[in-house]
Amino acid sequence: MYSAKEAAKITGLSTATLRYYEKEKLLPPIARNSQKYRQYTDEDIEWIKMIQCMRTANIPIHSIKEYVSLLIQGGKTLEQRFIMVQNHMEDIKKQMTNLQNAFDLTQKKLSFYEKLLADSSYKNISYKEEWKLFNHGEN
Amino acid sequence: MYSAKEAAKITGLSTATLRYYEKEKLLPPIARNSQKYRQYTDEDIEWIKMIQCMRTANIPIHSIKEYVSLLIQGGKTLEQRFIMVQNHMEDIKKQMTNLQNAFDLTQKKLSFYEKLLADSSYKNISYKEEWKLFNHGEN
DNA sequence: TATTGACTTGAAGTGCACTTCATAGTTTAT
DNA sequence: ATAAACTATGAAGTGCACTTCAAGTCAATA
Repeated sequence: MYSAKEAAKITGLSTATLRYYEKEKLLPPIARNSQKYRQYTDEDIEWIKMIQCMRTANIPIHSIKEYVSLLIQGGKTLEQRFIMVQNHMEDIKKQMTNLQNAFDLTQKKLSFYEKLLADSSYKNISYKEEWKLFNHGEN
Repeated sequence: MYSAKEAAKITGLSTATLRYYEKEKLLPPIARNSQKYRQYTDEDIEWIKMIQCMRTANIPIHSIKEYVSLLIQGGKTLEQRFIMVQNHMEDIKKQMTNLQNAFDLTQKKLSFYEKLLADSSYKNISYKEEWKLFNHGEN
């Protein structure tokens, strides 16, 4: 059992975010002690980590909420959830492709800059010349 | 030379976003015709595509703005820009790792769901049982 | 006994990246 | 000549994901 502060420390989220997630029903209701303080279980912590993973995959709060709502309804929603997760997967793949493209361009830019930095004759190049060189040169 | 609408169509951004980017100085001032209408050149389009690429890598507007400001100042800012791009690269790599983790978990979830769907004895499983099975089972 | 500190709540506030709105000017088609 | 189609501007609005605030409860400590 973990206090709000401990759960926050373990997950790296703020206590406010944890409460927000609970209010938005991304988490099941968290157990309370006699003072009405939240007591996070290990399973809650695992659940939170799943939510975090979904968030780092940029799945919006409302989708996570929908998924969690189905999850809590148990086995009869398995098929619906399967389809949702398939869609999430498609989305993640798209993001990976986009990031890969950004990676490639950034790599290209880095080696371009290295080349220019190695040659002092470029140190006063105008941005328009540089831009042409970058776009039309065979880097 | 492309009109606002054409530039929007080519890039997939809205004309409003294009104006917003120009106002925020992510783009150099776009040339105008006699009617004060914007006339985007091929180089402008390329520039916009670079911005888009940075945005899909989740580089915030203010960082792009800073980078563009240095770019426009020409060759004397090469070193500063080199460092900026290196930092962007680090950030992109971090995002790729996170996405990869989300991908792996999603994959695991998909095969877990496939297994449950194939066995009708799971069709009334409670979410707590399912959750334990997912977290402790060797999938 | 009073204050400190961890927690509670609902409500309001924040920052980002656009998006929409209200108003107006210019050219082309009916 | 009037409407449709495109553009312009600044200002206000939107949606998302939190974050901060104000006010209060409770238990332990100085």
